[in-house]
Amino acid sequence: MNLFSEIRELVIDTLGKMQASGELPKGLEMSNVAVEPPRDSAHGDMATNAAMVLAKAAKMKPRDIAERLGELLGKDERISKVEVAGPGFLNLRLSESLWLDVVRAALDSGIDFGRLKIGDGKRVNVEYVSANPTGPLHVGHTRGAVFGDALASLLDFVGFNVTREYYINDGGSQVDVLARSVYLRYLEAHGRAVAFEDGTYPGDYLIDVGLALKNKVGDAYLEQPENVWLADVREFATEAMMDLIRADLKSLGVEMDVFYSEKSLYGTGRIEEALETLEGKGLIYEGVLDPPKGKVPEDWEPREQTLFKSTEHGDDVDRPVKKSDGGWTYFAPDIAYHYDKVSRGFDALIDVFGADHSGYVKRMKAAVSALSDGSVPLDIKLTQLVKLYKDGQPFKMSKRAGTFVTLRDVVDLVGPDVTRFVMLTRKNDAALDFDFDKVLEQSKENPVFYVQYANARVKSTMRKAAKAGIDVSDETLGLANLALLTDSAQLEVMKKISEWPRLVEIAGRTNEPHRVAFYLYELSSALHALYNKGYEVPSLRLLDEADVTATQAKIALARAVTVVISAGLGILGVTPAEEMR
RNA sequence: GCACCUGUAGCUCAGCUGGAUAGAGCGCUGCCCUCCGAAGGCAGAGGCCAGAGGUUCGAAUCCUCUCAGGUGCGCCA
Repeated sequence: MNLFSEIRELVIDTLGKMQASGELPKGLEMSNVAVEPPRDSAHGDMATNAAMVLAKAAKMKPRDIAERLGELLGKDERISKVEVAGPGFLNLRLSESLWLDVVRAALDSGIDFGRLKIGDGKRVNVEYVSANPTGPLHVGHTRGAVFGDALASLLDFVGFNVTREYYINDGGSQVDVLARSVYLRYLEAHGRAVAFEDGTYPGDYLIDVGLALKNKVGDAYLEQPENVWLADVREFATEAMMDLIRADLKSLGVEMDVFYSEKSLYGTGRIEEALETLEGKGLIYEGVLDPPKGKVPEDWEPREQTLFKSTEHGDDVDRPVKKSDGGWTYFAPDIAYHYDKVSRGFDALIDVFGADHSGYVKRMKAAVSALSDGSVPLDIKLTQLVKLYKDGQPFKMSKRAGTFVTLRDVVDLVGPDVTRFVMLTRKNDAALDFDFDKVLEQSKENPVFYVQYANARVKSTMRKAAKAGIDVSDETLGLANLALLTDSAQLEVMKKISEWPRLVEIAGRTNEPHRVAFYLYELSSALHALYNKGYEVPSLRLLDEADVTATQAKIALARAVTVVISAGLGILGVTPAEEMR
């Protein structure tokens, strides 16, 4: 149940009645009418801007509308107090039983509390990671993986039918480079001395692959020209890299539904088909692009290429789909891939890219817009850089030396839960500092710890209560007499819990899972405050063996908090802690 | 040169897709353990929301311009 939308419905209904009785003109636009928590809780539990939004169109004074609206709202049993404030705000105080209902609802629905249906079962494809299959995933990929995965879970939670997808870039020249690199390791495995020149991958992770290749083909590829072994080694190496990447993802708890191969688009007419579709819309032509303004590359010279008229769909310049030698650019299979996603019947597409791909956002959106005639929205979320720190010092890494920090390094060091939570404590489009020491710190400065601590505190108390012979099973707590909870700190916790469905809705609409992480921190804070108040006010302590009824009511509230924490952490892909060590 | 992202307390960051006196953590000042996990909590000080215009009942939020930082910019994916 979402209290806010419930009350908003009441407001809209009431406004409708005022229209029916002639107190308000008909045909007013209601979509801007909002019911929100006021910033200052002294203003009440909820506030609506209805009077101010409607005043102009109704040609009435906002305060007059507010007065009358308030009068009618006050008749509803859910509203205990109404107050017109400021320019025409209507502040509402809710009956306390409503908060109790929310707690009960949380206890009843458990981890599904807050689950919504706004997605209406629509099919959404979330594509993320999609790293080149040329090596292990590094930290940058980690953020994309965590973000994409949490976003997918969030969308599932709000009622979409979600497909998690990885696009394997196995069609370009970088997999040839990979194959040659593996071939060198293969030679090495045969005891040959090799040199890794520029244009090959020197990383240690290929040593095993070279060995495995030796075990598979023996000396069959020794002293052989490239055309004999390249295709086979490429396939062998790509498969090995995808195994590596799948294992990396698994260590983070990420599991894809679909791995889609770029290579599978070649030689099957798929690319041609996609481009013909664009051509049929008159969006493909032969032409010469203008040189970039300002800094012109030294070797720039005009060339005729096959171009996609992406400017028709919001791009800044038209984009090449064929190189001057007639081969496809990377963009062509990308178009075909997105065409395929559209053809598979998805209602909406989401791509998660690293920030270094920001230049492709417009052209990709243009392509999808053109291919689907604007019927399938594509949202592209960019994840910014992760800067690593250790002991407060930047952590250097060098891809050239093959010493970059991998996803596995991070997960091995701090664990998947911490990695995931920390990566989600920042907006996706803001850069993130990741300090190996701070994220493991056990203090409130560390949000992961703080939230886990709140959960563990409650769980610990529940264990203690059970030991004392008090029934704290979910069945019993569901029947607890919540009306006993009247302290302000307890009410604060209830209000925070009641915000959860609304928060989920906002996060889901904006595709911003980080909001969940911040909310969980606030919820935990309310719980900690209540817990600590027990030091000064003994009656607020969760556990009182002399008063079982009160204990069950207090623990029911605390339990509701852990339910929401579990639901939230579930979206983020983090395991709630039962105890701290 | 152009495009995208960012600019909020001394520091690190939230800020509900336009609402009332702009929030949190760290740091600083003072409190709270005979008591459920103090690994916490309470209170206080600290702001020209980068700057200038505009839109309207109302702007950190939307629009325009300027400044600063990051990223990217035809035969690499």
